[in-house]
Amino acid sequence: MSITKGRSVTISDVARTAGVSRAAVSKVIRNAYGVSPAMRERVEAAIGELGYRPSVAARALRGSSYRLGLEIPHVSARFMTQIMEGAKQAVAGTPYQLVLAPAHGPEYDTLESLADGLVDGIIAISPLVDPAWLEDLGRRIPVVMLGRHDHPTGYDTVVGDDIGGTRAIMTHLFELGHRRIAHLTEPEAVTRPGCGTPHAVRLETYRTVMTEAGLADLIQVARREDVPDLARAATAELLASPEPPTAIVAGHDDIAMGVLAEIAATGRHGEIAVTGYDNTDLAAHPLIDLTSVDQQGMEMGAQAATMLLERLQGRTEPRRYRATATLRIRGSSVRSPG
Amino acid sequence: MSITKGRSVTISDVARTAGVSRAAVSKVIRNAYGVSPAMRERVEAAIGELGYRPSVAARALRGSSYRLGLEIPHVSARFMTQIMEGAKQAVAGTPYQLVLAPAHGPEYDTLESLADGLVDGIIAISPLVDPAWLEDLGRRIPVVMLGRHDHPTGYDTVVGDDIGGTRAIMTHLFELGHRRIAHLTEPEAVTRPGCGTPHAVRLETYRTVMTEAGLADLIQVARREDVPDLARAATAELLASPEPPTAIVAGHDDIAMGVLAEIAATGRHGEIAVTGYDNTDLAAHPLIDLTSVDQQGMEMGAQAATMLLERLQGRTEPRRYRATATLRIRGSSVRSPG
DNA sequence: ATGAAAGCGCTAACAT
DNA sequence: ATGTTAGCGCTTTCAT
Repeated sequence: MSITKGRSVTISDVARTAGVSRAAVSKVIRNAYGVSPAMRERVEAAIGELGYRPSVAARALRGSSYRLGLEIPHVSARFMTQIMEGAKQAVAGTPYQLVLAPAHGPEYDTLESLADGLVDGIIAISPLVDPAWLEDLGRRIPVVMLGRHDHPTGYDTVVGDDIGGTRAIMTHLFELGHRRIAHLTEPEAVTRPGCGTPHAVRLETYRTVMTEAGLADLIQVARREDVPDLARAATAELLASPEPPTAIVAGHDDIAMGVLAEIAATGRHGEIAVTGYDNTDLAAHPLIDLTSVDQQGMEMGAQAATMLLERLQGRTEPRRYRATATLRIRGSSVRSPG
Repeated sequence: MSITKGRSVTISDVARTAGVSRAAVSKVIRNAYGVSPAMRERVEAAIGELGYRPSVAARALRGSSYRLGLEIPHVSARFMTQIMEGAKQAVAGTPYQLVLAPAHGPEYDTLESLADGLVDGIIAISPLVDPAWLEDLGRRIPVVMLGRHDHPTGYDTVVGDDIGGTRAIMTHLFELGHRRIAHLTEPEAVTRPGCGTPHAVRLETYRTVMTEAGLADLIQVARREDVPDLARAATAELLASPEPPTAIVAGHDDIAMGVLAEIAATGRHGEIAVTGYDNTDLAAHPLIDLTSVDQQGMEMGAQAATMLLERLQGRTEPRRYRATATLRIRGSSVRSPG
């Protein structure tokens, strides 16, 4: 908290003040081997007196920046805030600082710009980037990817149980008597069959389960950009169809909010079952009361950060963490009228 | 998108491949003066061929990192997402990259760590840091502060119209017949009279308006940490008091959500007027339908970023931007039963 | 218009 | 245990 005046103070200033070499100062600030208590004390005194703070740029150029980067596709998505919060907690208490990089447009750019020496390691949520490209990135810098169902060799993954979670939802809806169940999810780009994104897996699972239940001809899928109004519009369309669904399974809670909005706006609140995914704090709100799948977003973020720290400590074999999915049943999943 | 193999490629590699000096390459990538079209072409070809990306660390050490830092106290606060979104938009299309730094504990650390050479400029939302300290920070690096009502000389400010917004709310509630109006806001630390934070100003305004209306003895203020459950608990206490309020003015929408939750959970939805602040996307949701003040969060974030870019371009005299506040009346502000 | 050379502040051998 | 030295990759005078 000391107030620095004028030009910034460097390691040389500290060394001069303490009457030691710059290398000595460097060792002290890094807690490196071979520093006598006496020297440590003098150096620390000088650091305090001068208000010295090491330059990240200089450190990064030579070794590490002590910064961890978390790339996030949508800063406003409720699920992202869980991830950020979890990662923040996990990094607290380590010598590392977490920095978030909101992606604007293609994630390649954001990831590259993180890899350009700003951070020592990267956590990313980029369902669409090419696995080969990621393997290459992982060769240059430690990487942990969230929400990828592939099995990479050069980076770690943290993933939810999208099959289990979706199955739990469907079973629950069947038990409530629903047959005409529609699925509203993200755009084609992130839900293309086999592309391995969480939403693609949820969609596949929905289809599989419907087919298993002999309801293949009732499968109804709508894909929309994740904007509240578009989810509402899609819901309106679904409900206007000749045989409208009695239940709508939303890809995640934010989409579900749009679904609920449209249903409420047309005065039909409570008439159509709605489910979300991610169990964001909104879901538990009495006025929303949304049935959702808890996939432990905070825990996922925390695990990702922890795994990244492990890699920074030297681990090289890939690890994978799969979060559990637990259905939280609430009022939005009403019984089928039929 | 080219795939780099092995060791990272440096400016020297580019220079060698293009058959020019490193200085020449540097000039090309910075669009600096004195490069012949021919040379530019050869250099750019080499850059493309090699997939060269300048090291941020090296650039930062010598000049600028082309990174802008946005410090955020609470990543999950809905208002923050507006700010982030706005800043992101404003920075897009410039040569700068936005990085977010979530504060963990005292904001001084986060701000320092940003100033340690990671970024060329800082946008911060830190109501509590000492103005003198900020002035000093502003001397070392361009700074734009959000939500400070002071008039600094060494940095810019972006602030809302907290007086106008709060007055609008109060007037509205008076018109609905309310007299017993309580205010639920953030903890003492950020609402201490005269400390100049947005919430302190809103609180002061609330008190002033109540007093002006001759209702000084009905003033009722509750302060709570911004956690959903605590807002609920505070609401429960307010409603359990001998003369419970007929309206609750929440410091911002997230708090209002807690208030609404408690009221709904006790089956009294629609019986007590509730207002928020920030007009977050939730407020417009039919199931929430929360009267709130729109203070253009996105615009504030965008303005902050723009002002920071101006400073980077050389402006030194301080600027201030004050956003307008517009009351959005919705269903939650019910008429007083009295 | 182009290149040579001197650092920016730090870390990591390698001496001593 | 401590100090010396040589860069990390880039930008920036200053020559040419």
